[in-house]
Formats: sequence, structure tokens, C-alpha cells
Amino acid sequence: MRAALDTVREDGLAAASARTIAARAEVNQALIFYHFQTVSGLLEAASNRAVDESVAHYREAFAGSESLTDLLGVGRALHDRERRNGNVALMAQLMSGARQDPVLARASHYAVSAWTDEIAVALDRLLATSPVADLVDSAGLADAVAAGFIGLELYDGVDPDGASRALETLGSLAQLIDVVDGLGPVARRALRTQLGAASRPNRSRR
Amino acid sequence: MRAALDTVREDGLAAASARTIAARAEVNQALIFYHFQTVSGLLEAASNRAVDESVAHYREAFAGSESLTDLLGVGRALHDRERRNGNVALMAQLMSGARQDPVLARASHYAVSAWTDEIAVALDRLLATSPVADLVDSAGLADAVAAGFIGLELYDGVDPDGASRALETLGSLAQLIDVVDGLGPVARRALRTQLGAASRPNRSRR
DNA sequence: GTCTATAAGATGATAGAC
DNA sequence: GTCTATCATCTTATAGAC
Repeated sequence: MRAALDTVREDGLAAASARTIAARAEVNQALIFYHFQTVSGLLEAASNRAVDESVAHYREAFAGSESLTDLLGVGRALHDRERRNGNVALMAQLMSGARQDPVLARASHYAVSAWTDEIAVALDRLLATSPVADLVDSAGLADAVAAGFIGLELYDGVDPDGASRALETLGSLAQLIDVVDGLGPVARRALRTQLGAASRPNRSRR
Repeated sequence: MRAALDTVREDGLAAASARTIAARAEVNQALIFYHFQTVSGLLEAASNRAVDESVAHYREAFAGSESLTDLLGVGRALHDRERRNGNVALMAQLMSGARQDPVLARASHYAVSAWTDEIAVALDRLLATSPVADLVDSAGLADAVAAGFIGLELYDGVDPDGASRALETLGSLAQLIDVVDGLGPVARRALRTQLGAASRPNRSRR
């Protein structure tokens, strides 16, 4: 399983054949089919296990965050770490293969849900007392963040300068949320009125 | 070239072999190597041509936009159209293949740059008179938007509900930019002070 | 469980007829 | 320019020895 993930991380999904994976693991190619039926089956089992481990590794940090700024910090550390260890690249490869392979689609869904569920719980808790809750849906924000990570990873492979520019810009936009989060009650009401005026048909008014 | 792109759009990069493409075009497989040397060479030529056409199709709309709200509307229409016709999926596939194939990397870079250059020009023009210019870099924002499109496309293949939630949430965040864009001079100054306080070490102070 | 051997087929790419 | 034919190599997957 380790060899399978390392192959995808380093050489991409296209290079992840039974033979190349087996060679890296220094075992015979036939063993993959004996234990996992198909190559995709191996990738799914390996990915699920790795995701469970990674998510568990961040559970405490998520639960311990006490403000959106805290959570943003955890998110940055997470992104940095998971990117460096190649897990973001791994996910991007699995997701691009998911289009044609239902087993990879299931594995990708599992991975994405594991992360976003965890993030959404933390967001829900922290947004409860914040005016930002009026602006965004926690599950939607978690999904957007996850999709952004994947997109940035692919972008980075094609235009590294562009990717870091994008990341920096998103950082300054996140500050905007931060400022709104810290707003006093008067400013909150003013903002809410402004947002109401800016044509938003999709939220019921209390 | 049309057959090549349709194959990637519909069946993914992994299915885009010389034989499958040639079969779709109802020509002989050897012709691909005669005209384009390699399969990647064909994909690059086809992608470059398609990108040039698509970008040209939106040039007027970009140039004609007179506010950030306008531009956001153009962006939404663009995303909707390019997603429906499969061009976003195509890009995501090329970018995921770019990791291992330098020709696909070059093609992806060309495509991404063609779009972001166009968007950045429009943003530069519109941000000139807006307080948002203090917040974000136009090139960085263009990159972030492009990366977001790609990420959302992959996400959509794995969790369609999550992808639409994410898109909706991003829409409500965009409204925040909209509100800041419409701020009067007093509110602008207040916001700028708030942002200054929110620890931002990466921008020189005038 | 791990191996060898092998089947059955797909792939990129080229040579050469027309 | 387009084709047929072909090579060498890779692929997933299985049968069967140990």
C-alpha cells in the first residue's frame, strides 16, 4: 500500500501499474491481484487508510481551535504539511482518475468527505457566534476549501508562480472574513443591511 | 484535433490513445504520428487552438464589463458555458497529466496563462477605482479563480452536491467583495485601518 | 502467501506500399 | 497524405508450482 501511494505521489496515476508498484515494493506483481483483486482496489484500500490516519492526526487541532483565525492557522499548517508530503498531489491524481474508474471515484469521495466533514464540524462550532454565519454555509465553505486545495495543487504543477500568487491573494481575502468576524454589533448590522441590498435571493429573512 | 479533445473530454486522458482518437476521427492511427509526432503533440496542438478560440470568444465581454459586478457576471457565464461544453474537464485532465508529460505541461501552461492574462487585464482596469485594490492583487485573483474552476471540476466528478454547495458559498463570499467595492470613502478608511490591524506583514505601507 | 509462467490484449511508434 | 503491416513493449489478470 505504501508503494502504491508513493508511486502515485511521485510519478502520477498513469505510472501506477501493477508492475511498477510491485517493483517498488519488491514483491511480485501477481500479489496485488491476490490481495486486492485489481490495481484500483489496492489504490482505494491504501488511500482510505492514509486518509484515516491523516484526518485523525488533525482532529485535536481542529477541536482545539477557538476562533476562525485559529482555524485558519490550522488550515494553513494542514495545507502546508499535506502538500509537502504529497497527499494533495495524490488526491488530485485520484480525483482525475475518478472520471473513468468507479473504484477511484469511491476512494476520492471517501477522502474528500473525511476531510470536509471534519472541517465543517469545526466551522459550525466557531461560526455560531460570528456574523460570518450570516454570509456562508459551513459545509459549503469546507467544500470550497477542499476544492481550492486540489485546484491549487494542479495549478502548481503547471504554473508554480501563479499558484503562489493565488495562495497569497486567497490569504488576503481570508483576512476580510477575519475582519468581519471581529466586527462590533453596530457594524454587523450595517454590513447585514448592505448585503441585503446587494441582491441575494437565496436566503430567507428572519 | 476535434476527436482528440472530445476523447479527453468524454473519456479522460487515460483513454486518449492514438488508436481510440483515430477511431473516433475515422482515420488511421499512423496519421497522428505523421502529423503530430506524438499523441501529446496532437493534444497540445488541439488544446492550444481550442483555447485561442474560447478566449477570443470572451474578449469583448471582458473588455465591455464596467464594474466588478459586471465582471463577476461574465465570469459566471464563462464558467457555466466552459463547464457545460467540457472544456474545464479537459483542462483538469491535461493538468493532471502535466505532472509526468512536459508537452502536456506546456499545453496546460499556455491554456492557463491565456485565460488568466485576459482576466487580470479586466481586473486591473476595474480595480483601479475600487478599495478592493488595496486588498488583492489582480494577477493573484485571476490565478485563484482559474485554480478554483479546476478544483471545482474535479470535485464535481467526485461529489456533485459538495461542488454545488461550494460554488454557492463562493458566490456569497463574492458578494462581500461587492459590498467593499461599493463602500463610501469613510467606510473605506475604517476598513483599511481594520485590515492594517489584522497583522499583515506582506504589504508595504504608504 | 509468494512465486514463475503465460495468456490475451493494448500501446507508441516505424517501414514501406500506394 | 493515407494506408497496411509489423515491432517491441507494456498492460491486467490467471493458472499452477512451491
